[in-house]
Amino acid sequence: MKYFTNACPAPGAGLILPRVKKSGRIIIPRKTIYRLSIYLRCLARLKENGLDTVSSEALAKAAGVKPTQLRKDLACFGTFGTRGLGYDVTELSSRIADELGTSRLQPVILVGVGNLGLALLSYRGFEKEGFEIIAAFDANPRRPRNKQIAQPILGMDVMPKFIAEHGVKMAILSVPAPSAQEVANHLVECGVAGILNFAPIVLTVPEDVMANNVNLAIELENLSYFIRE
Amino acid sequence: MKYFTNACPAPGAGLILPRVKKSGRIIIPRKTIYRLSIYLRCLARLKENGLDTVSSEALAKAAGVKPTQLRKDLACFGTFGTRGLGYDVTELSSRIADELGTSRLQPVILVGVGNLGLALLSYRGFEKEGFEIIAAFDANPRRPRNKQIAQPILGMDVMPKFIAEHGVKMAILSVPAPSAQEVANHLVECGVAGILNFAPIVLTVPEDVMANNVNLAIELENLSYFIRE
DNA sequence: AAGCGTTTGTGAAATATTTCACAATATTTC
DNA sequence: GAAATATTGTGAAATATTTCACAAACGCTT
Ligand SMILES: NC(=O)c1ccc[n+]([C@@H]2O[C@H](COP(=O)([O-])OP(=O)(O)OC[C@H]3O[C@@H](n4cnc5c(N)ncnc54)[C@H](O)[C@@H]3O)[C@@H](O)[C@H]2O)c1
Ligand SMILES: NC(=O)c1ccc[n+]([C@@H]2O[C@H](COP(=O)([O-])OP(=O)(O)OC[C@H]3O[C@@H](n4cnc5c(N)ncnc54)[C@H](O)[C@@H]3O)[C@@H](O)[C@H]2O)c1
Repeated sequence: MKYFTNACPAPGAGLILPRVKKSGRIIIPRKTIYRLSIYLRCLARLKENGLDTVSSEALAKAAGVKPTQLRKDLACFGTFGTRGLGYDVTELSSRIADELGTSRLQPVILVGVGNLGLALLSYRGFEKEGFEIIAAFDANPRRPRNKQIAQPILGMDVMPKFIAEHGVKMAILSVPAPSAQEVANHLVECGVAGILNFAPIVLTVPEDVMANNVNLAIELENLSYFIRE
Repeated sequence: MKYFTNACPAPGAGLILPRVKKSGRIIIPRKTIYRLSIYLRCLARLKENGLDTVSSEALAKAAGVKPTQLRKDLACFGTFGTRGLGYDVTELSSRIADELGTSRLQPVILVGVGNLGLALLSYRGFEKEGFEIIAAFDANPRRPRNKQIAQPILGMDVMPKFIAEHGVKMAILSVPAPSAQEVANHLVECGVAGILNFAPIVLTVPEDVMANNVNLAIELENLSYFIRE
């Protein structure tokens, strides 16, 4: 059977508003940003396997895109390949990480320590991707039994101070849908600029704040369309 | 402060391969499919508020898109508005649900009952979106203490029989990354045609199978790009 | 039942993204 | 060190998506 990569490498993000950042630099399309994240993960795997250099063809294949697309994506923010040879794996990784802003560990907080929030809190996979959930907040903060959670679980009252003191710019929002907009507003007031939202509603945030929604029901629904003959 | 909807309504899906389904019908772009899911949720909210009809302008605003885009999206699979009046909320909902294949409750299984899998299993929000997780499977099946889980948690050996008997077509995959591809292959052999994958790898599946990836690290990374000035 | 105000549906234009094609430039081989 | 080989970077073409602009169609009012 012929196998090929028939998947959306970055799933949740089904619908992308055409908002891009212009900051002196060239504008990078939103879809390119997502692909850069994928390239970064492929490069990490290559590095683990001891590869020093990689061609656009090989990397593109690993990422499930065409080589020209990869090169166009990279062209958005520089030229760092060697013709005839390819790209230096380490250098390309670090340039992409710089561009994405993940070259240093980012502090993240989580709000809403319920079923989902607890699973995310205890997940040890974010650190090696450049993120660390440094604290969690809940309207009703309780330490769960039978769980080793490294982070403090705090009340909402201390959140503003904590965000200010730790320079937190990103938050994961896993509160029930009816509270989500209210909590999001609060986060924004405290200075959070990026929110990863799991509540099944469309958040409204100011222009200079970015909210990404992960809506699992929509992902399932999307699948259900494509599986019908 | 001027607030507006600065969010990706369907998050995880950052990168969308241009694969579309042609089945006699008109081809519907993948992005349109995602938006249809959003429209469906907005319509549900309108119905709760007692609205009978809605104009493309009002619905588009709720969904965070332009009215012309909404109308173009709907035009992909029919014409059911009334000029001068708008759309019948109930009728439009049911036509979209038909198109997406969620007009009947879909049985879904979950594989990998760990931290994340358990949170998903105990989540009661999927039913009203048209999905029901009817069983879970794990290489090491254990009933969790302190948790009411309605679904059976079964061993991998009984999975093929279960899938065949219940006509399962969709699966949620929440096993560790190193096992994900192997389990996915197994699911495909059993007849599963749609996989929602949480493991941070790009799955390779046959052409007639769809895999959507939810990669939270990529979502965070995406945010981290946009929050830098 | 005719006129008015609305709102849809859609071809055409505008915009964005992807792919192509190839010159430019490096490495490797002999 | 020159020729052969490989691979990048990029303008231009192709494709896809979004937006515009407006005719057509409906409900409502009188
Ligand atoms: N659990 C899942 O698998 C799952 C799947 C998809 C979507 N979601 C969504 O994720 C969100 C969380 O789901 P969950 O199952 O963890 O819910 P949950 O009810 O288990 O947990 C919600 C937590 O948020 C806290 N909370 C409520 N209001 C708050 C407020 N105003 N400020 C701070 N904290 C508050 C509660 O105390 C609770 O601990 C929901 O919006 C849900 O729809 C969950
Ligand atoms: N927990 C999170 O918050 C989180 C966040 C992002 C991504 N993820 C990803 O989701 C996946 C699950 O995460 P988790 O934290 O729940 O992991 P986990 O280790 O808690 O659970 C994994 C479960 O899968 C089972 N399993 C392992 N191999 C299997 C196999 N071959 N067949 C069947 N079952 C098998 C294990 O018995 C275990 O119960 C991982 O790929 C992880 O990277 C998790």
